[in-house]
Amino acid sequence: MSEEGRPRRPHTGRRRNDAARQAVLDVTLDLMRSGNADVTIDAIARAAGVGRQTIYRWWPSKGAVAAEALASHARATVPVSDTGSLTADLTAFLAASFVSLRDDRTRSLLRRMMAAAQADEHVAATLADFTAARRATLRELLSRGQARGELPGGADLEMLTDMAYGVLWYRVLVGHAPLDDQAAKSLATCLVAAGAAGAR
Amino acid sequence: MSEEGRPRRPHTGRRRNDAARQAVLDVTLDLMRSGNADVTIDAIARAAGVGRQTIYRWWPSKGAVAAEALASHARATVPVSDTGSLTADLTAFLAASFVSLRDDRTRSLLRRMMAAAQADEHVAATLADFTAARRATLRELLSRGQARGELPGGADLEMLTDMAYGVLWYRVLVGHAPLDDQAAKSLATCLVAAGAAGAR
Amino acid sequence: MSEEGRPRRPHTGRRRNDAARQAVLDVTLDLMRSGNADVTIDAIARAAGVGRQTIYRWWPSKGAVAAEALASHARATVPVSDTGSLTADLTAFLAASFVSLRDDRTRSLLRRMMAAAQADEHVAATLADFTAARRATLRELLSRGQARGELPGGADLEMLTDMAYGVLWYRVLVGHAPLDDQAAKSLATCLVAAGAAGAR
Amino acid sequence: MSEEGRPRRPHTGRRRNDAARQAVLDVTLDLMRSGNADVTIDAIARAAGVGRQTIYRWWPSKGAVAAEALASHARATVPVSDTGSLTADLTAFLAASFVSLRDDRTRSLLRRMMAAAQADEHVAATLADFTAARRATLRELLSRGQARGELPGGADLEMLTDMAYGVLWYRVLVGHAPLDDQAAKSLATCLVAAGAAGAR
DNA sequence: AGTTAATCGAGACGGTACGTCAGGTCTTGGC
DNA sequence: GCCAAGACCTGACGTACCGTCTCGATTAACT
Repeated sequence: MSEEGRPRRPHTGRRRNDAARQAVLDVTLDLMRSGNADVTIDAIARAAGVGRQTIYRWWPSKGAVAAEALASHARATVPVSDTGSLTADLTAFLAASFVSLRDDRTRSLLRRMMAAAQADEHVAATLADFTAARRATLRELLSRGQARGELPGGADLEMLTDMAYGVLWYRVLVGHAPLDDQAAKSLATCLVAAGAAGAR
Repeated sequence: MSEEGRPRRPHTGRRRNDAARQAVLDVTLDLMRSGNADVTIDAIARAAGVGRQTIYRWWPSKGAVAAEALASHARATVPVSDTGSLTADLTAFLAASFVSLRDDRTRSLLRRMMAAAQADEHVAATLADFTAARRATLRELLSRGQARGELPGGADLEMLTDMAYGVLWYRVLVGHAPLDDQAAKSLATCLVAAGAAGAR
Repeated sequence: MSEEGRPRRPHTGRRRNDAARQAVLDVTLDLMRSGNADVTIDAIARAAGVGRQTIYRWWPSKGAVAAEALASHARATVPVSDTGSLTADLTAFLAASFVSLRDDRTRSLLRRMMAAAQADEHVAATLADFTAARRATLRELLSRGQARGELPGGADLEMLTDMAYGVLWYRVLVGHAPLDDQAAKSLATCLVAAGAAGAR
Repeated sequence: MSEEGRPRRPHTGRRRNDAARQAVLDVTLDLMRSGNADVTIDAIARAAGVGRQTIYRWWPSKGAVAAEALASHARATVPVSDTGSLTADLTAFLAASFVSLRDDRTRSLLRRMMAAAQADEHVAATLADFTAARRATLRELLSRGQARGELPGGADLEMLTDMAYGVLWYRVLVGHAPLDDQAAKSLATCLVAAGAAGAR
């Protein structure tokens, strides 16, 4: 029973209550991270101590909530090193990217997001931004290598980027092969060699 | 309302009615291919002219139906050419793989399947088989090139395969870049170059 | 067909919608009165323009709905005359009681209620109240006759009452004999004579 | 688990298997006597070790099964004494009739039968026969009293009979008052007095 | 003696109703 | 005007029975 007395957040009167908004986003991410049950609007509202209407007032759909939750989460980013060697930088970047995916909760979040994106345009749009930002980071890393002459001018950096994130997502979603340091190293080597061919 | 007279399939008595089973699978695929609304058990049963219980009798979940429908569909496969040139074979294989994905209905099916796999273990298992079969085909193509000496013995064929299908799925799921002949050509070139490096 | 535009009852927000409650009760009685098919929750909900959940929210079972519907209907009561003669009063009371039972719809309602009471404790409880109220009325009529000396002090009024309503229900439920004015007269005479014996 | 090996009844080839018929009727009565769950065709078939089709082959509806089961049960009848005193005979008859109703299982059976009769014409017809036979017995008892001069020639024996069984059924169905020896005695006295008035 | 025919237990089939759960809308009453 | 709360209608869920339809076996009755 635990009569908890509800310490709840303070009212903000006629202005939007940002604490409530944040609680919704936090709870949504938490629920998507937990491998467990379905993420329903009811569950979010209950866990956030929020009325269902408050969610519908500010977001057009459950997907939109998830999308904004993801967007606000996207800040956490992988540090990019600059050792002067493309292979070394790439290996480090990929290894670092893979590390966080060893956490079941992070993997659960990404898998649910990608799944949701297939049915909800809000999530799709946000996930497109999310992935675009990550691709941009990797692309810049590759660009630096290209500027240093480690990749030819004609290298198809778009394709190289998609090859890297393609492997990452493919293995996250299907789960047939691990994303360990060995994979990061092999992938980095492959990418540099592929880029050196100067296709396009 | 179009008194159609119901020509319905014949009874099979106490044995399972395979026509009903097939109707369920066909209708399920059709519904998943149609971009429209959710695929509900009710909708499948109604469209297949089947009682809901008949579905529950034979499949443990909606995902399992979708999984079997996908599996029975997986026969349609990409022809593998053998021109003597790895790059040529690879380009042809990838281009052929991409062609069917230009169809909205096929793309819709694959996206829904991958999404469903994230929440339903039956779909996940079947999709794992499905993708494994396709990887095996590509791997063999690469193996032949390796046997001909176009790839070194140490080439990480697993990684090359995942790079190819990674790009395919990533672009299908996120939709940020096309899967056209140009992409097939660039991807093939990249893969051969990557393999030539003999990583691992 | 008949695009009727749904004038439906107004929303009451977070408070219970009493119009919906009344619609459910009204429709339930109507359906039980109509000799037709089974009274299903679906049918009640549909006819009342109510969601099925709204019924389950407020009543624990179909029987409970029927019970409350009957209870709210039970107001309609038989007028008790006071002519100074027990036999005359009794004959009038019984004849009036029998009159409404000449209506197929009323008889259908009572028969369904008694049947439902055998399987549903809510209906049983309500029907017990319902019949108790009617017995009390008749008992009082007999008491007045007793006070006037038309019945001895030792008369078993309980038994007399049950004999009267026993005949009524028995004939309603089995239908082997009519409940006409002749029956009312004979029954009244029998009861007065039976009471005069002063049994117990 | 209890691998019981099913000693089941022998096949009778192309003739109707009367053992199966009897098993269905027995089981039906048993289920109706047990206060528990609903009596479904499935439950009858399962408990009788019979295929559902075997039931539908021989009876048009569940009610018809119940009806025949009741009819085959109706043999057990109340012994009629003949002491020379109408009141004594009547008291003995009613007391004996009430005794078996002290058994919950018998009461459950009668209540279910009466309830079923309200919705199923087969049960209604059989119950009408069942009750008519019992009324005839009582009527004859009253007739003997009339022949002996204990009741006037004009006594409404029909009404007296219905008053007796009316009380019995009313109390069985509503349960507001007991059917004990005291009730039998009071009822008998009332009936004799009522009959003595020579109504009609 | 071999064939035919009807019954039996079994269980899949297309349905309908059940009771529950979630979605999205609406209103109350407090701040 | 925002908020928590919660009733409302809708519609999908998975289950239980209904009444129908084979099936393969068993046996009786008719060739």
